[in-house]
Amino acid sequence: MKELEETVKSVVKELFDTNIDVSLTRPDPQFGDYATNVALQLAKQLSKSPRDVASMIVGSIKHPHIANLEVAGPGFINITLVDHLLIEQAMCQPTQSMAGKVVLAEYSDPNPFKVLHAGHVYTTVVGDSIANLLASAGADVHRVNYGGDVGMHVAKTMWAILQRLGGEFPEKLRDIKIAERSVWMSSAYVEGNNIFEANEDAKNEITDLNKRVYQLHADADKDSPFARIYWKCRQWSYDAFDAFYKRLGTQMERYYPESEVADIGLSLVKEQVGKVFEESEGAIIFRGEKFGLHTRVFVNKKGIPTYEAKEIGLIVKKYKDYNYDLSVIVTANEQEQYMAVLSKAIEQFLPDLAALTRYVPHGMVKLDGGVKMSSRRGNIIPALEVIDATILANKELNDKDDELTVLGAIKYSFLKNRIGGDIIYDPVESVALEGNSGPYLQYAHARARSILRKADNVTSLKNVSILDAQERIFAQKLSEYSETVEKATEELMPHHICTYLYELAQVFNRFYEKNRVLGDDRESTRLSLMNRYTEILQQGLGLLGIVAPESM
RNA sequence: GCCCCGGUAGCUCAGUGGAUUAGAGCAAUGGGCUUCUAUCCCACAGGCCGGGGGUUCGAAUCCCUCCCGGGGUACCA
Repeated sequence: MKELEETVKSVVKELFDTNIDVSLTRPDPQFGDYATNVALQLAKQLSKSPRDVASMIVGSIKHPHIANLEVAGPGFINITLVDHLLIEQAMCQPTQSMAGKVVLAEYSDPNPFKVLHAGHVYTTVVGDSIANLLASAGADVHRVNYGGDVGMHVAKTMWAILQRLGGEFPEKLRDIKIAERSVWMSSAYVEGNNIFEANEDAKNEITDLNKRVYQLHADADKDSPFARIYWKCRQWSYDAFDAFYKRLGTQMERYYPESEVADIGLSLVKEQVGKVFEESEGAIIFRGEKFGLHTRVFVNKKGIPTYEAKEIGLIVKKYKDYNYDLSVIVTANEQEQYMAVLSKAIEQFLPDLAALTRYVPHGMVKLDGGVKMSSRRGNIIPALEVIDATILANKELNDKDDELTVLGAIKYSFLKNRIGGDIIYDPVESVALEGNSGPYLQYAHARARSILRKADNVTSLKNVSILDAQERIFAQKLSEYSETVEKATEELMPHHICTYLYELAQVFNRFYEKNRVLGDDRESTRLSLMNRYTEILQQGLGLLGIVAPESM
């Protein structure tokens, strides 16, 4: 409420000849719609008691939108708006702060030739919601994905695949059924990874295969039997990713394979040797210590770009492709400091690009026992098992098997916590219709929609001007929607939406417990409020990537 | 060692632009349904906000320090 803040500020200026930034906060609803603590801040410098200062301010504020002002507690000023302004706020849409901006959202980042695991579900849900938030603020959002289609994990998988095919016989891939491809490949990775640890000969063969894969890219080889196997299997991975994203309700616009950006990064780093980077022990490194960070290798002593150099290639290529105003990169927080070094390095020679990038580091997904999932070992939780476990829980607890509830449950569980820390996922809790869960909100929406469907005529809130006490509490909560979305967007923190929607549903359920809607004297007003309520639920859940059903 | 992230109710977590009595869900206890879909609501209970110091009229929130957990710390990503 900028206007009210300015009003208070000018009153303070007039009374005390002091400039102070006034910020209005949302107090406990019983106290009013807004509150400010300026009187407490000013009391000391004015040598007056805070309550006296507050009283003076209150006595001097005259504003057509304020219904009531009072001094409370040690000297807070509580402000209550006139009803029609509160209603106006309840109808307010979030500001289009990103209108006209091009935003690139990179998230999920699974590696071809490896299995999707629980962490990918999490990072996808998080990234997708952040992308939704930015899009809702008016940005032109592009969702992209980066993954390693070269490297040792590929060589390991290829080794096992060649064993299974009995040699370099690409036509034998036809024997693998479409539905089995994904499992077939991920088990090949596990097989290759295991033998790499156990068998010296196989290890050498895999190392050779790794070079062949790089060579295949260098030669743009699409025709040799080995290449045909590689490209076919790589495509199978991307097909599996597409299917996974489709199931989760998102869509990647473009995959950036590591092989496409490695050379770009390599040459950029080499150009900056002696300026940004330096040679040390045969490698090309960036000394982060002078920036309070640590040293990292960008090109190793064999001349191969590490992830750091490739990431530079990726950033440059992404910018070339999209000319973005903002690039958001969602990654695991174990990469946070490495990203900080990378960012600092880029800042040295591409300062504009560095300034346009925002990193969102997130924690790991843990199930009971808190086992870290690493697809490098065998002890991973595949993504599909997370979904299957939730489907099972939904069946056992609710005796239902609809995918919308399951996805709502998973997404909400993942998103309701602040991004950054590890999260502990409990499938049973996630599908519970009681408590702070996705299905609770989906049901809240369905229930309200059911009532609205029974009504003859639902009019817009803008026709409402007077609220009774109970309706006012409901409207007050509705009025917090736009500022909540704005905050979530600014911070790239979807959990604010979760917290708000849950509180909103609780406020409505309390209202509904004590008040009739249909058939009441105030039916028209209450239906209008409910209509806005379902709109907010539907939009808010949409920002989380969750579908709000008409019935359940 | 140094750096980053975290430590809030038995459990899972909000709150960390300073502010009125620290909140929610789950679990536990006691109530309320021939419903506008009770998958809900109400009540009660549960906290030296990791410890200690400091700044302030006021600190879970800011500063210092210590403890605990996780991660990073040169050729993996």
